[in-house]
Amino acid sequence: MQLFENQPLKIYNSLSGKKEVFTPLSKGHVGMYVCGPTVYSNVHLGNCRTFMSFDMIFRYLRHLGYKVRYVRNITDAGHLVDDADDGEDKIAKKARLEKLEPMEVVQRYTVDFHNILDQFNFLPPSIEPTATGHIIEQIEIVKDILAKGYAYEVNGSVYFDVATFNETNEYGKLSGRKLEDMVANTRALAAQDEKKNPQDFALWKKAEPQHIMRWPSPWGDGFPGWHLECTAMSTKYLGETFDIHGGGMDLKFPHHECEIAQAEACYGHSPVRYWLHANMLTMNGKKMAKSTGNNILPGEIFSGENSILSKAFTPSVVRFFMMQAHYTSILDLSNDALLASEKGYQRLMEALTTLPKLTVGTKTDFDIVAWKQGCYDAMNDDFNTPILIAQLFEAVKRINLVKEGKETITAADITLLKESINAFVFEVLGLENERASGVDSNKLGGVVELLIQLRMEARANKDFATSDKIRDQLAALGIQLKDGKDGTTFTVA
RNA sequence: GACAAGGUGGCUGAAUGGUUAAGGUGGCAGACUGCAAAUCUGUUUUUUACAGGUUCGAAUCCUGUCCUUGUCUCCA
Repeated sequence: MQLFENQPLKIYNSLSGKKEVFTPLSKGHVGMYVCGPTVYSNVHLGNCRTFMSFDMIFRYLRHLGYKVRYVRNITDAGHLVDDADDGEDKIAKKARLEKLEPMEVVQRYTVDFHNILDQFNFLPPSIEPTATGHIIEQIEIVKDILAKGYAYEVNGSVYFDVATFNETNEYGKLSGRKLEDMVANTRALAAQDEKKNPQDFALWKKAEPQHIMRWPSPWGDGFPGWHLECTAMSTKYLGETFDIHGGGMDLKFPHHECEIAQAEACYGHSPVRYWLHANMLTMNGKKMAKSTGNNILPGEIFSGENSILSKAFTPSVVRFFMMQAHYTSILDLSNDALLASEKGYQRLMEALTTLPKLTVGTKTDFDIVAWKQGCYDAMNDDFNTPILIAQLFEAVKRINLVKEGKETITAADITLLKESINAFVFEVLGLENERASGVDSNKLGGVVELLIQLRMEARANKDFATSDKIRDQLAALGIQLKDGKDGTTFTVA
């Protein structure tokens, strides 16, 4: 019996605007697709938040016992810069600026992307397909849509005919838009002459002679439109209908709307059963943008080399910070917020270290089974990680009360509590105990222990000048001594 | 301008009709300490942007105003 059989999960579906009971298409299996990054620059911190939300969701589904096929693509071609640029590929443009081959750019930033996600302790997706690796599949879809009358070819490019599609289907149902409104509000762009209507979007674009990334097709040399790859790859690996499609809120329109249109045109039915959208990350109350300088890279947070934060923060602290907000809420990053999260994270980890060392009692003053279910209830309610963390701190408080001798806990309950906390902290939230990789075994540890010994002797002799000198000089080196009832410990900053 | 999501304490952030509005952090007090720091415990602050309305009862529903973020053109 798997956990999911008695832990009913509810998910907020962006398509219906309601929380719905999650029932996968095929029992015990979940297909999940998440729109991955366009690898033309360093991965954006806001980007990381979205992927982290789905990493957590992936983790929890697995924890519940589902076999999950998680597909997250790499967009390495296909995004147009804008129409005025005659459809120059975003990747190709960057390549020209840096005098690099397009695939060299792709390689560089794919490596950066994986490197950052690895530091954040992401689980790798089951499949990480690339757009350029699925050109044939994309061409097949274009042919199919053309054959079904929902697209038209103009001068080597193929466009999706939104107006025709809207006669039989509902274009805009995901983002709450109506085609008539869009028609009324669309600005007329010069280069859109080819299209029948401004709302039509490209399925295939003709490549101009100078365009580097190009592939042969029935309509001449060109490259795929940017909504197409997700339809091609999700269908190929998850089927014409699959359970979960995720992405950032900003992709709702037009990207996900177009995905729905493409799939409905092609297969005659809606492709996705549960649409999930993660919300944005702001910084100091404003949107993050390179142009305004209100921007920070993940690596700059880890190294502390930035002009926005007062110190460096570890990936786990940033992860904990993000997990303290619900994935559908806008989250604001600031120095104060990170400092607060760091403190809380450390307190949680401290309690985890304390737990196995607790004195065993004959009874437990707290209902661990009910507490554990409280953790599941939080997660089952649309992955409510802030409530889960609040619940974890309830356990922290109990652990500390036992430590202080104010409450007791049995050996069996220590084991149960430890297993439960570890499952939620490490397996589901994906945090890492950075303190665990201590310095005890290395030479520095031995040296500090010696100094602690000398300081203890000095204090016993009431030679506080010497004891304070040891304490303060070590502090200046970033080694903090902590005097407790049972002796002195230390941490290295 | 249109559409979407929001506006909760010093900061961060849960709770969508029902007893004292969760948790983290900060402040304050106590314990510990030679003194600090660290740690632990207790405690404190908001009446939920603003103005109306519905209801026995609203942060939660409705109307209007102001503001923020997103989308409408590449973007998580």
